[in-house]
Amino acid sequence: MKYDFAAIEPKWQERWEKAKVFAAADKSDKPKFYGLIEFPYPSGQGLHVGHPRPYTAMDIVTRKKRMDGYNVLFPMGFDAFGLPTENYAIKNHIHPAIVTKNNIAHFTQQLKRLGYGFDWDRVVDTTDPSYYKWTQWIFLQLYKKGLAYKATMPVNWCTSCKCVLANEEVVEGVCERCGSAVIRKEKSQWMLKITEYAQRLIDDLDELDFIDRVKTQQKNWIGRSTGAEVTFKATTGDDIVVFTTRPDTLFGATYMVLSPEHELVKQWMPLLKNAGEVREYQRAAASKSDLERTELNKEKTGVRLEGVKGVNPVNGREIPIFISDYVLSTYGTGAIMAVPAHDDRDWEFAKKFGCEIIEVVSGGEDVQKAAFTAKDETGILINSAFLNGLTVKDAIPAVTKWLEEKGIGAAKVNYKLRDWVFSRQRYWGEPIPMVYCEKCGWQPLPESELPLLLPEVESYEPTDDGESPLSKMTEWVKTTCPCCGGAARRETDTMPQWAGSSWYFLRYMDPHNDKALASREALEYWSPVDWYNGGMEHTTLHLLYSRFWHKFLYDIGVVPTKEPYRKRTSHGMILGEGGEKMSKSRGNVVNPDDIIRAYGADTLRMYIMFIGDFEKAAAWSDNAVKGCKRFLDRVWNLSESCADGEAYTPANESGIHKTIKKVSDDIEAMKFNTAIAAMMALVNDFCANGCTKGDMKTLLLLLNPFAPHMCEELWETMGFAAAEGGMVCQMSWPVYDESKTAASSVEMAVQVQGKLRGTVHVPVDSEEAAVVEAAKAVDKVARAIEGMDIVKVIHVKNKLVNLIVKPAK
RNA sequence: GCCGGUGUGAUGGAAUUGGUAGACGUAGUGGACUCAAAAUCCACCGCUGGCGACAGCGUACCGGUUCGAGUCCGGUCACCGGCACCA
Repeated sequence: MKYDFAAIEPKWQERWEKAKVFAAADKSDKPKFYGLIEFPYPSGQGLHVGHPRPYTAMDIVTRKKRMDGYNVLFPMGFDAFGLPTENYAIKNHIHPAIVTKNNIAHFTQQLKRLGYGFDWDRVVDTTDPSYYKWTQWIFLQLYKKGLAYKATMPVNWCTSCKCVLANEEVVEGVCERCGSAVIRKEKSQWMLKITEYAQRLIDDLDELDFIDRVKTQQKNWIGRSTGAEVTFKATTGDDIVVFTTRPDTLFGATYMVLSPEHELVKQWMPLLKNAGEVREYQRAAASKSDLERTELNKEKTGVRLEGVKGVNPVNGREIPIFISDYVLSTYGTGAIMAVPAHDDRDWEFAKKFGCEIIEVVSGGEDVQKAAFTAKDETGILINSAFLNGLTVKDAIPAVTKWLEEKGIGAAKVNYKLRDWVFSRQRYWGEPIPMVYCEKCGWQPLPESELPLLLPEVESYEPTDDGESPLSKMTEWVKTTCPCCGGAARRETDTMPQWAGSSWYFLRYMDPHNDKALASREALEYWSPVDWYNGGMEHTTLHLLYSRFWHKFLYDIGVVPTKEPYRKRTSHGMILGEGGEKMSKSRGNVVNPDDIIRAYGADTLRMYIMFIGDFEKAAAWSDNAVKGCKRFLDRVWNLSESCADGEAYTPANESGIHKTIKKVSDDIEAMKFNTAIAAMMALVNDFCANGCTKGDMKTLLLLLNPFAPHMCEELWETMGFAAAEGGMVCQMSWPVYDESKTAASSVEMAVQVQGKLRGTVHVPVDSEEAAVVEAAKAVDKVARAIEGMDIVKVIHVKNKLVNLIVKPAK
């Protein structure tokens, strides 16, 4: 019989679905395992070969877990709100809801063709009102706890998407989605106070089994720095609070810098002799794009405030105050004390504007030539009164204590993390359930009115005035105040795409619940996600956002765990043939449907796992796909030529035990490529030594998570299904006998003076003397030690023997 | 600039705690089968020298530790990723 994958694959997909073999049980005596992959955005292009990499990996893991006796939850869903769908809808005049429905149908069909063991009864769709009802509900809880607030501030504005962006969505000064310029726009926006959770988001990483680069990237992004806030006086009598990580250098502060947007600058404007110049600088700074502002090696600019001075609280010295855009209004207090002798940026600015440079930490080069910034124990404080003689390390707590006693400063921690800008001026998102009343201000919609449905509109084009398309829906916007019953209007911005994905993994636990986002029992049973695999690109977006939401839900008693995910791993990208990124314009996009048609889903699954190190990027190769198909063909042929008998072929036995061990360990470690290599090597042995049905039976169990369709078919045709009373995916994972993983004899390396001179075959665990005897009998060894005395022997059991010799006297 | 990572044949990549470098797969070469091709099967496949047995060299580069280094240590170079005027 031919390996007719085109007939076999749909047949088993249908049988699995009918028998619901992959359904997760709500209650079970088995231990639970929740494996999760990031749900896709159902784009119009359909599945891309990048998708199957993480999906197949987790499918293998969960299929093995089922065979290990776990009650497995392996769900799938669709993150369907978002700009591309909306843009497609605008272009083709189809409602986004219809586009979404069609795309989900297409994705579902493609995913089923790959044979994934998803529990299809638990599919979630973030655009379904019965789902986004709970997204809105969570927003209301955030609002009630003061973690959602509306603020007017300069925000990132994508000129092409005509929409605000979160900090996390701006990459190198441009929009991460479309690559267009991002400018600052003063807008009133809903914000989420993720900064309140900054410390816990860092601290709790310690307990998690996340790959290190995820942890460091999140820590990096949150950007914790410790220091002190110090209050300087201005000659006007106003307080100027600055943040510094180097309070030890306070005596070296020779000027101050405020951000151009600083409140005090506005206040002082009438006093300033150069107010015109100052206003001009503020205007110029405001109109700069993010790209211009962050440009490297940019020369420092700024304006001195004529008429106001600052006073250094440690020595009473009057020092000049500048405004400059190198001080950011959104970090710290928006004001700094400048210590040019010990900070590169301040040094550069001081040189340009002729400010005084006073050395207060000795141990570096001439501070007039370059700043000395070492923060370790090499520097000793000078010119600093009571701090003189201390190391930097000791001076920081000393001066902080002093500041606290004097009441002019205190220890302070700052984070680079900013609050999350949560409104989008677009149509295809969750409506924000808030109402504005002239009398009562912003009021939350009563929970009983959820979901607040997205209204049908004529046009969902974004507008240049920065208003959402929903704002044109006069009838929908007009409402009554939930508080006083008077006339009011609805919020017309929608939530960002990240909203729905911030809690979707909870919904899988109890997807049809209409009383709560999920029942307490389901949450208790399934939490946390045991293993979550996803892309590195989501580390500081989805992964951070969802940890934040989860911690909030934990705080209000909705979820039972502090953290949503116990373990996080990440896959590398699939590149086009030749190593370039796959893209339509390069014409190197591989469509999984084509591969399935030509070679079958099992071959695609094998190849995508064999392609290379799972964590690293890998280039597609059509030829290498064929290698995997050949392997499956050989297995198929073996099933027809193997001998009867349940017992292992003696020549294969130790190889089988070794392979069970290798494949079991490698799946757990996500080393799918070497697991497959081990099975290939075993099959090569079967071909060389011949094999029995018993040999094949174990191979099918091992191979099943990787190539499930073929294994089911052979399991049945070889009679195992009838004998064992079930499909191969319902069987137990094979066990190995450690004592049988070693063969009876081993090949050992023989070295002379550390140089390889030959090998010897000896019984396992041979004693040193026996090995040395055997080694001396090897021709090349004998020649190498001729006329020499063996002075030392290094013997590593079953591995090698190294003879150290010197000339005989 | 700061933080993290990587560097192995023509090629994707393997190599427990330092212990036979190149598993497994591609591509290539030779052969079998075939009228022929495809498919399949067998053999070879790091570099240099030699007809040969064999010898020497080899994991980015330089040095060190060790009986023994792809693996550990010090230095250099190259590439990739993250953060970046964050005080």
